Amino acid sequence: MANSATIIRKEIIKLLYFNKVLSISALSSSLNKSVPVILKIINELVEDEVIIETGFAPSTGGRRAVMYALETRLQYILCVSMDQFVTNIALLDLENNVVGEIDKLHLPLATTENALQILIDGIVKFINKTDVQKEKIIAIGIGMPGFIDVKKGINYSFLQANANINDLISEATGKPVFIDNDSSIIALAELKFGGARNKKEAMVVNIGWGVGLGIILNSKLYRGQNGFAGEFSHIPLFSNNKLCSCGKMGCLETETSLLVIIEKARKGIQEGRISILKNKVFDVDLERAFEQIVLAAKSGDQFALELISKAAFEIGRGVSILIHILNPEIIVLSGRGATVGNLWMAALQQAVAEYSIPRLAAYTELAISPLGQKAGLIGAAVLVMENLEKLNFKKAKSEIVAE
Amino acid sequence: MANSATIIRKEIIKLLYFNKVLSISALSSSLNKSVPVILKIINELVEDEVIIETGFAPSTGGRRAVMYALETRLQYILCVSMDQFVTNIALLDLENNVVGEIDKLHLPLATTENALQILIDGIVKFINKTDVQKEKIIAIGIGMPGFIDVKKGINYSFLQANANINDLISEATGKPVFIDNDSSIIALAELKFGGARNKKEAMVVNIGWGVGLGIILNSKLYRGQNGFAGEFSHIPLFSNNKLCSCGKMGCLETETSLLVIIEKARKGIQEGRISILKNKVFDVDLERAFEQIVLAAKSGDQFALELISKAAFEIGRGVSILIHILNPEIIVLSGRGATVGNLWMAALQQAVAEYSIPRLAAYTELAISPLGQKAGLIGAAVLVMENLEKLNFKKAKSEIVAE
DNA sequence: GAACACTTTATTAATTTTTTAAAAAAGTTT
DNA sequence: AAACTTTTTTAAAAAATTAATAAAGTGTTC
Repeated sequence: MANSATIIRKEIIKLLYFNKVLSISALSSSLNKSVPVILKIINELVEDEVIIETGFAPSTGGRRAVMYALETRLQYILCVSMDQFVTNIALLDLENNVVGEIDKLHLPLATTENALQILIDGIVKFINKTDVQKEKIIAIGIGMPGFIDVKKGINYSFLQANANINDLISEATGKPVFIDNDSSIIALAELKFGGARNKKEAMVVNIGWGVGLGIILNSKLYRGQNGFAGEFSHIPLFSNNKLCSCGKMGCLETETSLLVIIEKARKGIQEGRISILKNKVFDVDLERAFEQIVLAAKSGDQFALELISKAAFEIGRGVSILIHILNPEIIVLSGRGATVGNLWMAALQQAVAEYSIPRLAAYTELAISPLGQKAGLIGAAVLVMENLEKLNFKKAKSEIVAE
Repeated sequence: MANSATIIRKEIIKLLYFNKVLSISALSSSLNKSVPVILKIINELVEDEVIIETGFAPSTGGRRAVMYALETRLQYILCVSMDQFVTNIALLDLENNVVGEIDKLHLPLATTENALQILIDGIVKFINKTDVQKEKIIAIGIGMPGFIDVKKGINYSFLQANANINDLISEATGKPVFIDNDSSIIALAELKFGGARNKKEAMVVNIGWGVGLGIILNSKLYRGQNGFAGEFSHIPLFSNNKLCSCGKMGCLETETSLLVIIEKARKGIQEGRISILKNKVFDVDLERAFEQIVLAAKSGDQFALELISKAAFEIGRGVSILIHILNPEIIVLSGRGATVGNLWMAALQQAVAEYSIPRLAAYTELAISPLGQKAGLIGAAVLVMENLEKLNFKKAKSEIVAE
């Protein structure tokens, strides 16, 4: 039953997840509910061992507040972070710590026939292998590339199935499943735990095999009419006559993605560019290839630096469009590419300065994700916690059961 | 005092303004309040003569509901719609009917030293002239071009003043004043009474002397961090090396605004293009000049058609960026240019088709504003009604007093 | 360095508000 | 005419807020 107390209870759990520790009066003002109401529910939650007292807050000039936190080791979230080539599976506790090992699946989505089945098998195997009791896993969150209809559970780009993806995975695992676009999920992670924390309007650029965008507006993930918002990769920005994978010409992606950088590196070397990349092989492992370019750039290799700077500059042009249209507080660089964000920053700033009205650009901060590679996993956990109202948190004492 | 009943009272007034007539149970479900709560406040409002019964709703299989509407002739809103050259002042009742005459001021903002004083004088003169009792005017809403900080009451682009614009006008008139960017205001009008009615996500393109954009997200006007969102005019889209008024190169505005079209017409004729525009004079009255181009296009003049189509196509490229980033339900063409929207439509559709991923574009409708020139005035009224909570609606019997 | 004034939080009691439930009123459909 | 709908009104029950009080600190003054 979705009565008021149940709703508030879940909102309290959410707030504690996102804020670690909170006092009753802080919860009261966050939720716009009176102290007695919160008090009553907090007492129930302590009784049920879902939350614990963690001591007192430092005094602000009066009686010190008792602080509460989630009993983090009582429940876990299975997080799956996919990109076009690699899929990571991990178990996170409610403090976003990875529990046990991360499983890495090589799963090229575009070329693997039965990708969905492989994914399901991987998840099932992971659950069977983990030391954590199966019942303690409350749900599964998955971030994946592609056009995703969250409500219908369909990925129009990859993982073709003739049924709801969520349902299929849910049936195989017995857990509730939530999926969303990888860039959206990274934006969620940045919003709640990363560079966009406490920001109302933020653009999270996911520099990966494509260039994704997660849009935060009004402190919430913005999805658009069909959940397709943030298709940054394919805005028409160039007159380069390069055919994009989407079938159009001149998309942002044709000049900026990591795949393009690797391709340009290969071509440049073929054409005799001087670079320490010369003797490296780029065909086999794309993850490896990008690492090598980053390594070269870090060690000052001009060619590698040029490749990255050029891509960053063009992304900057795209970013200045975002600044003009949405007037955000911050742009956060995240995703695989941003793990070496400082390599991108200078050229990006330069492009923003060149292509933006100063009054606008002055108010928008540029930042690099503090989450690094973990953003995808944390985002998957956030996705689950955002959907807490759809889960059925039972009494507790390790008895959190999801239906 | 902002107690609950007062808030609900104002929300009911708002809903009746936006929806004309509503029943108690409709209000109950819209506001998520129980029927007895609404009933009580409705009875007070009828008692105070702020609203009236308008009869019964058609039966839906049971007892017919009593419908209520605002007593529209009891209060009026002074609406001011400005563009870079022309300012319109009018009085609107609560059904958005223009009461009396519309005052038209020729007020070129960029070149008039004391523009703000002229505006204030114009408003004061209008109030003194009108037949409606001064006390019945509850507030003034103004839409104006420029970078506007709504909270601080500053227009960074025009109407320079060393004080809060709202306060200055308010002091001169004794009325509360609300200002906002012209494109934002047009979007408000479209959202509540025009092409974006009942839409969650809509982009309202204001085709005027520049190309403005009002963004509707989640059925609300989106303003961004500083209220500068929607700077569509100046996104970097061309490599045309044309210097824009903003100081940058290649802005959308350099190829698409009505001013550019007029300029191109003049140039083309000078260069000997064959057109019925040949003998027209374009220097004096810009409103007139655009009208002539429209007239020529309507009568099939190839040159005029080409000018408009080209601009529309480039706007379409900008629009497809909006579609990719924000995945809206609808794009509404509004503003001065859209009064002949069908002239733009074909080329715009073509550009959207060419530059957008089909799956995305398929979900976004393109439409022309049904409001025409009135959008600016209606938007100003909507702005006032959206800020109703800041007004002090007293008991009534023609005694609505604003503080 | 204790007493007093002042803050902030926690708990309980009283009041107010809101919702739910019940019943009446007004229609429609079979 | 009976059975069913939907709205309106009134009464009863539930919930939430406000207010009052207690508890636990900080800071200031003499």
